[in-house]
Amino acid sequence: MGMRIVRESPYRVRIEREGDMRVPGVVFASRALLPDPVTDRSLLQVVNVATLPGIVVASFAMPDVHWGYGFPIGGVAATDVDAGGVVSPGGVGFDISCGVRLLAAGLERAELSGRVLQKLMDELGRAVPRGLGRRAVWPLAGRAQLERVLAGGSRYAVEQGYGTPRDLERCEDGGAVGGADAAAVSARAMERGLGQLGSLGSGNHFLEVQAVSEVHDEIAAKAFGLGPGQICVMIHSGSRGLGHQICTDHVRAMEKAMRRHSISVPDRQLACAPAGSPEGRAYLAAMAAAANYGRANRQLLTEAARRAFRGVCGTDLELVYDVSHNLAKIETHRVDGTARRLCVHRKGATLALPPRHPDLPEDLADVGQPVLIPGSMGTASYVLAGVAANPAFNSTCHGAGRLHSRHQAAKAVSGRELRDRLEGAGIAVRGASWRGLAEETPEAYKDVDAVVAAAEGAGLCRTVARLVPLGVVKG
DNA sequence: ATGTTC
Repeated sequence: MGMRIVRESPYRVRIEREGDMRVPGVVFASRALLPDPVTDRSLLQVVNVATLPGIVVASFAMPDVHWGYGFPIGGVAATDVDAGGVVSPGGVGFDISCGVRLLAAGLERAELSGRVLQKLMDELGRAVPRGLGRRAVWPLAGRAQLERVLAGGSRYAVEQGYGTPRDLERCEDGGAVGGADAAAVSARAMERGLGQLGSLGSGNHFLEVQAVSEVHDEIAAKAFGLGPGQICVMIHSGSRGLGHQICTDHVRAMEKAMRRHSISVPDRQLACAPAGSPEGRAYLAAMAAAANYGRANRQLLTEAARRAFRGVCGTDLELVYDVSHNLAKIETHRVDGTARRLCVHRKGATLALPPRHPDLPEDLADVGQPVLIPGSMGTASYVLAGVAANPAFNSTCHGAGRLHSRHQAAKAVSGRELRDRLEGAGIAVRGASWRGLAEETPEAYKDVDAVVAAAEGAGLCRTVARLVPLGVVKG
């Protein structure tokens, strides 16, 4: 595979356009973080995405890029909707609207004794349904109520008493994506969604109690409601079986429709359809529904965490922000000096709105959007902020990025061993399965500090605060 | 990520 890679700056390389590529590839990575094009398939995936109909500017990869289904995880691709640009379910991923929310407690690290932390973790462990299966904080009454969740997201959850109107001001899209249509969601996806609302899931999903260890930008941190030593809760979860089923259903439908649209792709996992075609619109409507399910899910998990904090510590949790890192959005951007309507796919890439962006709440206009970066288990997490002149359609990294497969990880360490190591380091662990724990060993991930430094160095965002884990409830 | 294989 002879791709030509040119380093343009310490945190940016270009993959030269050749063959069927419509645009070049651009990878934001230091030398150390750049995947090996020979042993790692993720740069080949960046090249494959560059062939998609309607793609503009470049096929981008964030510093935490790794191999995924069709598109790389850590990929950003924008297509011109009014020029036949496509939408691809593989460009969003199976866990539609997977994302992160951060809550700030009215409590400092010094005020949380080891004994109280253990009690809090026990309570959170009880209150947070997790792992594979069908348990939920909110068992829905039936299909009609699920349809209201799919249309209203966190907004509907708050209307039903799960949270406060203030929460919605700190949610991307005000807590609900427009254009959701339950008619585009299969009966099977609906069935899977009925019993899982308010559950963490498995894999890299978690709920952590964290403390702010470093403040890099005092003004932005203050605007976000964060200070040194502050106790926080970070929730990383998505749209569970419902989002997964929607992805499966629409990949299948697009595979069938591609020939009719005269589209051919180098990898069948890149199945896609013009964003304006019936198949493209159906996917976008179902994707929006799954996005709203994912947001409502994190809203429900928030309420579970709030109950635990009130019960054990007598303190409340204020929402800092909720942002997705697996989503496609129709956005307007200037391309070659002209405003274009683009379908921006972010898969393992986080929206990072700059200061003054109209979608920001008023009180964050001066500092930009909070960007929440979950680290691997036992390592730091970050709060970043969006910056002006982002070169990748207002996107940045989404996490540490996997380095080794789940299988490799589980071979390297046992779950019990890992739990003991984390507990020994003062991190309380409430897991779901030993195998799941082992698969998430931090050795299987890139260095989140290096990923964030690269993202900042590449001009994708700026660092606001670093957080360290005190306790983890693991899916 | 995922009722971890339609």
